[in-house]
Amino acid sequence: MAYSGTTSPIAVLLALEIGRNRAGILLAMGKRSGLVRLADVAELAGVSMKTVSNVVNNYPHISPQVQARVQEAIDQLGYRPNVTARRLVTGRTGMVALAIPSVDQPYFSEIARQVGQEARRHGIRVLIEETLDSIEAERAVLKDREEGLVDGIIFHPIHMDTLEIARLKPNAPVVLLGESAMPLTTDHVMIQNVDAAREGVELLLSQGRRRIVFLGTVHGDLSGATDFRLQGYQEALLAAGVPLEPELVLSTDGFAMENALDSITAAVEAGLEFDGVMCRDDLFAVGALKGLAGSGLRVPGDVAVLGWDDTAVARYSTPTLTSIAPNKAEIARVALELLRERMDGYAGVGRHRIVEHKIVTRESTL
Amino acid sequence: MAYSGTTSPIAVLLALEIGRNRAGILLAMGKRSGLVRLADVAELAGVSMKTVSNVVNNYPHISPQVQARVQEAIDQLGYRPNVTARRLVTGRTGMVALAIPSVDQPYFSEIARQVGQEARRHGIRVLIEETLDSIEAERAVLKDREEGLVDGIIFHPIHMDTLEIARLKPNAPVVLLGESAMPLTTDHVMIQNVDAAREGVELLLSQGRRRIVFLGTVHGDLSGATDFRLQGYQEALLAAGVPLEPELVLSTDGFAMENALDSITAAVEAGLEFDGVMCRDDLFAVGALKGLAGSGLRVPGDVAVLGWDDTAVARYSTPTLTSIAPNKAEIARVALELLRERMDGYAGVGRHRIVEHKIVTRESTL
DNA sequence: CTGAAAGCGCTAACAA
DNA sequence: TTGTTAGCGCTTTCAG
Repeated sequence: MAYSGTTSPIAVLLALEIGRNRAGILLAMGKRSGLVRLADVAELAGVSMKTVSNVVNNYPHISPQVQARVQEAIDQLGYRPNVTARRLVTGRTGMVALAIPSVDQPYFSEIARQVGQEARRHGIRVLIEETLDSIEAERAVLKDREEGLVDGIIFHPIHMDTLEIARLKPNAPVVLLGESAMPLTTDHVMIQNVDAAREGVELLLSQGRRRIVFLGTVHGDLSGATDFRLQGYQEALLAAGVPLEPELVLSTDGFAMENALDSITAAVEAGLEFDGVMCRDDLFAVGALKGLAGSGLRVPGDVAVLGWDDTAVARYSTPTLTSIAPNKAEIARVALELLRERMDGYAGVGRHRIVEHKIVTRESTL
Repeated sequence: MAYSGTTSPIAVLLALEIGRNRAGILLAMGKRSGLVRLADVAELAGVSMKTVSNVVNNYPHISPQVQARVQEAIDQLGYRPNVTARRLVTGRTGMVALAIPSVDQPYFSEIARQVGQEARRHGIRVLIEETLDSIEAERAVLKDREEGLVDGIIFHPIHMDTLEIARLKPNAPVVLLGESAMPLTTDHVMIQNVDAAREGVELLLSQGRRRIVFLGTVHGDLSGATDFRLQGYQEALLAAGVPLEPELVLSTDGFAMENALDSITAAVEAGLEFDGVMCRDDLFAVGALKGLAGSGLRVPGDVAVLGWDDTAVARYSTPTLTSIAPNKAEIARVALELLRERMDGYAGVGRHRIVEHKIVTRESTL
């Protein structure tokens, strides 16, 4: 029987046996079973830990033979690098937190999807943290965070304001989303809300609509988002010479679709006349659609309805919704870009980035 | 100036100064700034690391004085425990992975929300992993996982089948969700799909409907979910003495709402007559609603439509959708319960748990 | 290009 | 009740 090279038949048999029974060799090596370590691989391959580490991390300058021998040992033992140990020594977790009110609100679930996709591209994992309408949960995002959980935080606050966020000194880089808070010291990504609202109202005005409802301000909501949108609404009307009428600005008792439904229904019943509705988000727009249908008003025949966020529900609703569409993929991309720069050591002042938006026209404003 | 106890005025001044300037003391202690360690706290408090660790972890049997002194040092230095180091030594991460197709599909985002809520109750964090319609991504959930990333996995597969999952030997406990795969060796949580489908069809039958469409089988989808539901559909019809008609079982080209819309529209145009539609999920039901409206059929007047999953879109649609409602909170609770038992060492055979469901009646079947 | 040794920050035995 | 010591598994100097 002929064979070549340095591998003896006995070594081959041994290797086969090893391949067949990992637990066996580990036990034979005197290790507790169930965990293969770098040292185990090194021992089996007959090299140092450093060399195995080099192979695992694809370092250059490794001789092909050694590389192959180490890889074989890795495969035979079923070795998986332990991320925890690696993190402890490198000080990096490879994870970022995405703090949003809730994963099951359409806008946020779509943002989460985009951030996840963009992060994957950079080999980063995303830990979603839900703040669930609680200001305490929002504070916990920046304060008292355990050390070493994530390398950075993308945070869409709802309740915390600019000043409070500016005061806190989180121990990880932060990028802010949304319009609730925008301290000068922190990176921030948003769309031009004033412009977007103005353009939306201009669309309705261009269709000859003159009595346009803003739906709406939420009772108890102090965030900046509504202010910006209301300002754009106002600018568009004034520019068109349409007098502002405070009673056209409706308010609701909450952020749910049903709150918008109740609000618009009450307005119609109170005798308010209007031919357009600009909504703070798609859910409110769906509520408006339902309220109007319930009141016997046709959309877009009698009243045009404009949504905001261009979430999937804009396609699901009947009629489908025209909606202000922030470029969510771009929001995710820019946010992660800023965050990665911070994680890489950038320590300058806050960058405030504006991401483009457009209006997606569907049935509700035809 | 009078003072009592062992604290000298100088020490007080020092403490004030320390409180004012963390970086200062750390630098004075010869540490690189920016990271406060357990040892730093121990040094400042004049106790051992063990004692500080005890305080941090709320161990019993600590004298109040020591406890207070340590806490003071912790506050002054702004100490945060390093989770990575803790994980390395305890071997536990306190995290579980939730592997789902996508966070922005209504059913899964709602499941994610429930799992997150339940996990929080146990001090566990959830790492969401999106498999995005890729069987490779699904395999990666169980295979080649880095060691020590999570303590357990809740996995809702779509493409992997029972056998493939049974063959894989993941290095962390797993609980399976959904109907695609259910190996005997793995814990599993689902609702009684056959029963639910039967009850849904029975509801339609009870309204005098006799020609009930099943919408639908998805081209290329080999998962068990459709089979179960189709079986329940069949059972209900046979029990009512309604002959099965294969042409009433529609198929679609994909899982999106638009696919269902196209399918039902084509069926109507082809002259198919029916008075009820049982859908594989709420999105398909929304598609059916739109297709029927587009074809001039009224819901529920001409045709009743039944959704599945009872997601938020069932409330948003027009008309609102009657839907099969799995108890999602209970699914999350049971899944985490099984997983926690596994993480605590349980190593028996797979437990298969059935969670209750009901039918939530809304406008589409009135 | 590869090896040996130090140590990341913490907890867990074991002592005292 | 508190202190001491020895690692957890890995990467990273620094030698060779």
